Amino acid sequence: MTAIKKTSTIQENKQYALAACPVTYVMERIGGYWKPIILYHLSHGDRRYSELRKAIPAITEKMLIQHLKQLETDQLVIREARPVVPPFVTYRLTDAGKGLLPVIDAMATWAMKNMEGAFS
Amino acid sequence: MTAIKKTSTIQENKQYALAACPVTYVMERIGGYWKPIILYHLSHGDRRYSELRKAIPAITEKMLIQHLKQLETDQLVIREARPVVPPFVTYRLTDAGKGLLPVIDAMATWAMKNMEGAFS
DNA sequence: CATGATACATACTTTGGGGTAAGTACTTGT
DNA sequence: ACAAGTACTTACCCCAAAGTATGTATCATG
Repeated sequence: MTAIKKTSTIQENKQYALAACPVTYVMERIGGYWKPIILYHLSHGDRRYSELRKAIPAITEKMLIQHLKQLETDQLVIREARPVVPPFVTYRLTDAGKGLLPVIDAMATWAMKNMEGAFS
Repeated sequence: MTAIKKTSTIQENKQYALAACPVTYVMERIGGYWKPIILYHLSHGDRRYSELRKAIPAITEKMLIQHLKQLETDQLVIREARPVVPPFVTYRLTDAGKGLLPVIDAMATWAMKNMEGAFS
């Protein structure tokens, strides 16, 4: 069959989408199953790691930290660790993170309307 | 420790997220790399299949139809096929589909601000 | 001295979304 | 007769995201 692939189209597409589409830009940051949920829980104020775990029982610890780290490097949350004996770490939204809440609200509003059949 | 797994956590999580989180509900419909882009192109009016293909050169035909079909079954677009000799098929947004445009706008607005460093 | 709590880390496996490549049906143009 | 255009369909493959399971450091408490 002799492969003809020149370069990775996947990466090309990613670049294309990122450059051309702000929606993709947002998706890259809050896409995935857990990020919006985490953001939602942080919207009410700062939370400890263990509080988040209890608030979102279905998430695994690996996913929780992984996403928290990504949100941190994306400048959407701030991690604050106090150097105490049993670790005490809190997470809270940055201004950019808070700026996403209207987006989430808009989505929630549409979802409610749609689920109620407002459009059908 | 003797495993404790009861049933497929993946499906449970999906159910949990869908029930508890309207954002996930939205993501299920407009998530993925291409759906928002397709929606964007349809926001300006109805488009033929081949017009969409030309407007989004990076997408493959398989992805384009696959997503169009999904959008159709999700009641976000309407497919109209005229029974003519060279096929003539147009797609356009439903009211629910149009209802998503504010969401996309909110995302775009945030993305612009964030990319310009308005939050840093 | 071993258990529990806290906040992680990490090796391994699975799954499904997305990509590649090729084929179909029907008709017009040359 | 055969290529070209339209709107798909299908078989196959790959990789990254998500999940499973287990380990780590520190100290308090029974």
